[in-house]
Amino acid sequence: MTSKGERTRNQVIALTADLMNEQGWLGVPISQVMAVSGLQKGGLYRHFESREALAYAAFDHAVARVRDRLIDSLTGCETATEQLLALIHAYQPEDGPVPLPGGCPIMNVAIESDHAHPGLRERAVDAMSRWRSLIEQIVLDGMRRSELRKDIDPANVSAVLIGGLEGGVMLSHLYDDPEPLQAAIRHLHHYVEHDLRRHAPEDGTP
Amino acid sequence: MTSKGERTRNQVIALTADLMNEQGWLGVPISQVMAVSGLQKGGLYRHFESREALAYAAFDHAVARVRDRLIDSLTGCETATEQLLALIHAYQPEDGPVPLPGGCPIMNVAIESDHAHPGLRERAVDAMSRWRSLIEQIVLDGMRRSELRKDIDPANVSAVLIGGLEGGVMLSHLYDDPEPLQAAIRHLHHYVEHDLRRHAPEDGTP
DNA sequence: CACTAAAAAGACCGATCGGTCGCTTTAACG
DNA sequence: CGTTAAAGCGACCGATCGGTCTTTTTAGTG
Repeated sequence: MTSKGERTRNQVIALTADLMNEQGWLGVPISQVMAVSGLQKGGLYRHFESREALAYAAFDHAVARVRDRLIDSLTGCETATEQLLALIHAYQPEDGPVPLPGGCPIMNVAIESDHAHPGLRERAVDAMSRWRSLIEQIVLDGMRRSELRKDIDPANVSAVLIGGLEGGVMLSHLYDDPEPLQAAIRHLHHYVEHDLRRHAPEDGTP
Repeated sequence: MTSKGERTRNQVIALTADLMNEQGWLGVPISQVMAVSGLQKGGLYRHFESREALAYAAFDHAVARVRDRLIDSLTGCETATEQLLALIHAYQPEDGPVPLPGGCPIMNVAIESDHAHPGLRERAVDAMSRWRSLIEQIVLDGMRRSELRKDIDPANVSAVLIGGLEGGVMLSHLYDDPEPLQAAIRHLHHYVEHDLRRHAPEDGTP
C-alpha cells in the first residue's frame, strides 16, 4: 500500500502541476503551493529538495497526463491516417472537462523558460521531441505502407501539425473561446486527408 | 528637439522590451533593467511610475515594432494573395538579424500573463485582435474581388494563419532551429494558394 | 496499547523584491 | 556664463522570496 508520505507527495505534485500551468512555471511562489496544498513550509520541503525539484516533478507529471491522453486516443486506430486524425482531435476538449487547465504545459514551459531557466527548457525540449517522434513514427509507417505520399518529410509534418495545434491552443486560451482551436483542427484534418494521404494518381508538386 | 529625459526613456523602453521578451514579462526584476540600462533605481523611477507601467510601455513598443515590420512587408502588394503571402513570409528572418529576439511578444505575453496578470493579458488580447483583423480585412477584400473563394470564413483563416505561424515560431525558438518555422511557412503558403485562392471552376467541399 | 520513525508544523534566516526620498549632478536656456 | 529645473544617484524601507532547523504531531507496527 502507498504510505502517507507517498500519497501527499503525489497530491502536491498534481496540485502544483495545475497551479503552475495556470499561473506560470517560474512565477508561482511556494507560498501559493502551501495555500493550495494545505501544507506548511516544513511539510512541503520534506517531500521536495527545492522549489525547482517540485517544478520538475510537476512538469513531468503534466507532460505524462497529456501524453497518456494522446496515447489513449490511438486505441482502435489502424491506419496512419486514422491515428493522425485521432491525435489531432484529441486536442479538442469537446466533451468532458478540460484535462489540463492552462493549456499545453510543454508550450507554456517552452515559452516561459526560454533564456530564463535552462533546466526547464531542456525538459521542454525532451518532451516536445518525444511528442514529435511519435507523430513522425506514425507518418513513417504510413509512408512505408504506401498509405501516405512518399514525397513528404516526417519532420515537416510533425512541425506543421504540432505548430498548428499549439498555435490554436494558444489563441483559444487567449480569447477563452474554442473557435480558433477548432478552426486549426479542421484545417489540419483537411491537411492530413488531402496533403498527406495518397490518392488516386493525381499529382501536385507540394 | 527631444529632451534628454525623453531620449533615455525611449532607450529604456527599447532595452526593456528586448530584455523582457527574452527573459519573461513577469519575471524580470527592476535590478536587471538597471543593469542593462546603466541607470540606478532613482533614475529609472523618474521615468516610470512602476515596474508594471514600464512593462506596459515595453510591450506596446515591442508590438509596434512587430506591426511595423508586417505592415512594411505589404508595400507593393496588389492582390489579397500577394498580401497574405507577404505577411506569412515576413515571419521568417531569412536575411538580416532577428528583429525581435525572444519570439513574438504577443504570444509570449499571451501565455505568460494568462491567469497571472490580467492587465498584460488584456493588452495581448488587443494586440492579437488588431493583428487578426488586419488579416481578416485582407481576406474580406479578396473575397469581394472574387480573388478568394466565397465559402471561406475570414475568422477561420486568421486563426489558421496566426496559429500556424505562432506555433512555428514557438518550435523554432525552442529548438533554436529555423526549420519548423520554415515548414510552417511553406505549409501556409500552400494553404493560401490552394485553399483560399479561387481557381478555375474545380470544386472541393472544404 | 506502546513505541518509534515518518510527517508536518512554524519560527527563523539572509537575500532580494518593488518602491520612496533627499541629495547631487547635469543639461538647457536667457 | 549663471541660473534653475530636469535628470540621476543610492541609501533606505517593509514585504516577500526560497530555504533551514528544531519541535510537535501523527501514522504504522510489534
